[in-house]
Amino acid sequence: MVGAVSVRVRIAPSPTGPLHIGTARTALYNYLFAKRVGGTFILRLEDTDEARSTLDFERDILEELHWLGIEWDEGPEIAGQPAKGSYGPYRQMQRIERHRQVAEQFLSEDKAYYCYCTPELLDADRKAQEAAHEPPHYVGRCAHLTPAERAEREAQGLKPTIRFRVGNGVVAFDDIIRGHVEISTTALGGDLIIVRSNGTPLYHFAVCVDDADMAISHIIRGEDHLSNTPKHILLFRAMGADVPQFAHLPLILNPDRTKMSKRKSQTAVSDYRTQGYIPEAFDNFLALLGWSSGTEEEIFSLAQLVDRFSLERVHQGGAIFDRERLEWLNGQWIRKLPDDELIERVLPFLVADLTILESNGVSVRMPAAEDVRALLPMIRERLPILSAVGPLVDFLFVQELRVDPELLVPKRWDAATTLAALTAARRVIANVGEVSFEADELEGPLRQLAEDRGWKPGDLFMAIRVAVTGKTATPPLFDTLVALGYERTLERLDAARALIEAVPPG
RNA sequence: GCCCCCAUCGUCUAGAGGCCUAGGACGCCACCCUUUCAAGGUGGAGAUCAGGGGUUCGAAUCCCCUUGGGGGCACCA
Repeated sequence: MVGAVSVRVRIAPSPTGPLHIGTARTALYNYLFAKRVGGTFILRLEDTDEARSTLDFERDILEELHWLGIEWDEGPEIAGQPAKGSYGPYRQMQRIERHRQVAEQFLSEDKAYYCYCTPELLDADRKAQEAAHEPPHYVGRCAHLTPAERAEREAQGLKPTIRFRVGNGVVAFDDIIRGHVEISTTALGGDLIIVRSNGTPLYHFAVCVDDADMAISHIIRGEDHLSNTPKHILLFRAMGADVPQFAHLPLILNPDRTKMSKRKSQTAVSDYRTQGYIPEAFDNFLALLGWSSGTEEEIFSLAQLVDRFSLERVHQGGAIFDRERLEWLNGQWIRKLPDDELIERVLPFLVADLTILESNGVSVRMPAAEDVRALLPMIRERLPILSAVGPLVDFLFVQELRVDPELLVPKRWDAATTLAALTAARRVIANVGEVSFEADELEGPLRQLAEDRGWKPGDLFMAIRVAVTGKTATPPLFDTLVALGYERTLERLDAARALIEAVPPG
């Protein structure tokens, strides 16, 4: 690859909200790129927005990145764990002195100047420009103040911002994904504020200082920053720093093709986790949103992605977040999980489901890992998401099953037939006995019963199914009966018969 | 308004001038398997490659224009 220059990339989330899908995808691509070429992946926390940053959001971001398997080589101290890496600090709040220092230097080199324009004045400028159909820009009122003029404004008590001179000309760069891009400085909105009147740095400035200090070699980020890139390049140049390579990723879109937003889509990674999506599938899905291997394979583990990823194969067009596809991938990955893994991951979802039933007054037995292990063959193919486990098998853990009498009678049958069938089935099952109570032992006699009586096996089985589960869609019946156990199967059959008898035949 | 980016089935995409009467996957439909639900298998519908001009013997692929979509233009990040 490059050889002399080591690859250093970063993800710089700001803890003003939970980890966003878009940030996760950007993090993943940075991670994959770094790991692919043996580079360094850095986490930097942009926590300068004190009003909106919270520790909870920070924790969410860190936890979800970890959940996705995206581990950083360098990053800040966290919960007692020391910082990693020698380019720190990795929290922007702790870098403010450095930002101020660079701003001072810009001032001394006349690359920046103090601006005393008030927000009200700037607002009026913008309004006037809008009325004149001009693009909004800073008019340069304070660009060349004399010392006397400055002193006068200081005397009025005006607190200045610091503005960076963008100059005239065209800024060009070669984006790894977009190719050659040229933007005129006139499109930048005039000299930009890099330090607020309260002394804190602004985003565009802080990022560039930090990226330069951390020797970031490649900036891989969302396309929404493409238009801002010239500002950053100018800032890098002004610092005398190497300008990194840029790679602008296509946006992840809402179904209406606008930039994915909380308003129109579910954007928090943690929400997907709590709904039972698994990280293997999520990484796979995220990777495929904007990148493809060029082969017809599409199931990739994180390690396989590291192996195949390249920025050159990232697309240019935005991609709609397609939940159906994510769900399909999730099912694929759930089917691939080793038994112990699946048990460990699915158990909490089952417990959560039963806890809800319990809080609604249903008496339940809480399952243990071994309970789930026995159910694995019957649920594995039926879980698009982990949270689907409850509806699938919760009836096994409730003490008193409530059955809807309407469901009890198969479509082609009447109540009398159903009652007769359940009575006969009970007898057949009782005859099989507790010792031989296994799927293979049950199927033959019950099929025989259907044949003897001229019933379709499906109808008989459906009547039994509803009687013992309360549902019309369940895992295979005989496995279900075995999971339920001899005693409870008979009890539920009896309860169902009683229920039919209590309801007027119709 | 100005600047920038983008444009192949509903969706994610393959495609880097002839292999394309455009391939795969999700979703959808049908059939098979089948006790229900899944999973799996087979098949099908679905894109005149946004439109129009070029370049070329030949264009989804290169160029231009148009249209459409998106993003950016803050003392937000």
